[in-house]
Amino acid sequence: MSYETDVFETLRYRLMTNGFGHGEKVRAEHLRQEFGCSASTIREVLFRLSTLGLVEFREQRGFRVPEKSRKMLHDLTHMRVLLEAEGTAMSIRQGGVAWEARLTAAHHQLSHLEMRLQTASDTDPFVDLWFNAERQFHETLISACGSDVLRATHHQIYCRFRQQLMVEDRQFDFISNNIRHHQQILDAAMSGDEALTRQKIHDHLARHLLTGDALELA
Amino acid sequence: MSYETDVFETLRYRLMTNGFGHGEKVRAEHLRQEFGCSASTIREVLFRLSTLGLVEFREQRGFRVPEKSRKMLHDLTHMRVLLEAEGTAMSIRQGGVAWEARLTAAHHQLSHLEMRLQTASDTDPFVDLWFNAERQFHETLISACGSDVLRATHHQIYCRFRQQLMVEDRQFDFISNNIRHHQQILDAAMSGDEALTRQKIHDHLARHLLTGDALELA
DNA sequence: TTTTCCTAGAATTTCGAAATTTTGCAACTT
DNA sequence: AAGTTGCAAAATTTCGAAATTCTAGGAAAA
Repeated sequence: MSYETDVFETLRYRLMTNGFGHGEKVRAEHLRQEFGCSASTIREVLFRLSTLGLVEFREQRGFRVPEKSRKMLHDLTHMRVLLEAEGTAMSIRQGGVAWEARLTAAHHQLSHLEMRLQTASDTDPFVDLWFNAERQFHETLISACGSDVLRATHHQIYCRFRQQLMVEDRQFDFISNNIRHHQQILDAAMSGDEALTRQKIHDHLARHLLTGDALELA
Repeated sequence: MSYETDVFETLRYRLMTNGFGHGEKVRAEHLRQEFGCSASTIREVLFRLSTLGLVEFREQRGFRVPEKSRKMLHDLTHMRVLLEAEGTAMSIRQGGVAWEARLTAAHHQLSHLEMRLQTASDTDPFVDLWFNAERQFHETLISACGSDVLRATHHQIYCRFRQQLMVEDRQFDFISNNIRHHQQILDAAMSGDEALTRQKIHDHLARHLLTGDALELA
């Protein structure tokens, strides 16, 4: 693994998990010092991240973290629903027992964490664990879809979705709803009911969607 | 527009339109000479293209054009159908008269070219024109969907789809079917029938999809 | 007071070359 | 003949600095 790949992964993770504020400028010069490498290396990495939409590039004005916007979160959510619903339906058709086992395992892990979160007084130590378990569950849903293109596209969208949420969603006041949602998705998937599974995936993410007037104005 | 952006666009276009062979190595050093710039500039551009999937990057082994594969074309086509069907349905709901006008115009232009292609003895002068008109038509379909994320994602997938086709699809022996398909998509869209439009978009692209055993083995 | 202009400092873009790694090819061994 | 080893050429990766462009803030003008 080259140093550049290292920097890329480090920055990608940081951009997805609160390491920068929305709209903040990402100064190549500062990062160069922090990582102790040359300007070109940082620049390459930032360009790659901009192709993924995790930072925005403007000619002669460097890179900055995208602003948070209700509309952007809506669009990303809509795309997640589209990709996850389709990918999961394909997994149901083609995944077989191996996929069902993986999905059950991923749900068990997530469910365990969510239970503990409900009773924990300090949620901080769980934040990273929960984010990873949630991602793992949703990736497992589509893991047997058979299309690398779909999986890679979903991954891109998911990163930007996470980035849009960042801070505010860390209070976990939504957790009891989430537990129910995840359970319903699992049940629907295991029963082999494609239409129901699609519906449950939509319901789970619906709180990030705009409706009616709010969407018109966005 | 910076020089780098120039190089990026030039190479992206070349990768989509036959400028390199499948699996061919893309030598940064050669491109550096051709474009008369430094190695870093080329490297940055190739990294950005790799994030889009138009070239593959392997540690210490440079960049190469992805191999052509029936399975990859299938996956990309499947994604196109998913995105275009959804985007067009959204356009039907939200696009209004302005969208219908744009779509009619795009279809007219494409249709005109396709007619001439049918009777032309030498199709070469039309190749670029037709590719652009076809892209324009499909982009117009989703142009009123209201989601930048969907449009950008579709654009990425479309570029890779084009790249997979490259050479062989330039004989235009499929053109009379295509004329019918495009007309049917237009008619369905203008009639406001979402389900029918989705179906026609699927049918149009179906010749690139694998079925049954071929898919299992891929 | 508000606006415009200017300048010093900071950030960016691009470059060319040094350091490292791979690759092609010939000589050598089995 | 087939496979291995070693060397030279070519390609890649990383660097540090020069050239260019932006930005903030004070001075001058309206």
